[in-house]
Amino acid sequence: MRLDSNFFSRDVLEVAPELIGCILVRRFDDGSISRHVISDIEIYRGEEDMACHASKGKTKRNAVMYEGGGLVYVYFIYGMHWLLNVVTGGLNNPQAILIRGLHDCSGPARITKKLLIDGTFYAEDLTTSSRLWIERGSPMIYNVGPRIGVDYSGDYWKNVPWRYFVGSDPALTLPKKNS
DNA sequence: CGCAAGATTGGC
DNA sequence: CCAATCTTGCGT
Repeated sequence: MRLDSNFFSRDVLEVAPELIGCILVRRFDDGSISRHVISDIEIYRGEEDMACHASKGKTKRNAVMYEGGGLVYVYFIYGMHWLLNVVTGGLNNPQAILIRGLHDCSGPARITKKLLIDGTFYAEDLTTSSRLWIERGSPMIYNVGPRIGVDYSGDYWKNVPWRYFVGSDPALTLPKKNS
């Protein structure tokens, strides 16, 4: 069953725990469909969160985070990678969940590469889109830890345990950037 | 207008 | 350890 706007419109702290174990579904142009269990995510919540792109106020890039929950926020980073986020919460309450890993694909940029997701998905509506949506899955046990790659955000925000992941930490096998 | 840095990855 | 590669945000 596809997740609807009622699911995404709640506060990100309520949505995130339930998103673990859900199914990310991509329908490609040729009609083929791939389904992947969401197993690694990060929470970005409000302008007060110094690691969130909304911490500097509304800009052209992050504007979709100020819209209602259920939309896609994708952005280009490091000159080569697209990262996929799901917007949650209500109007003018900027928050989103970064999809960091799937059961068979770990790494936020690897996911968009594998699923062919780019800038054309900016503000895509997950509740009505015919090429990308999320289905309810089975609840899963997960671990929590600090978010990856946000050391610039200060002592408090870089240590908030807003990363949820299933199983052993996939980031430990990637180049380490934590201290 | 110039420039530094980024919610990363893969290669040396 | 470091280059790739380009948009964004901020300073001049």
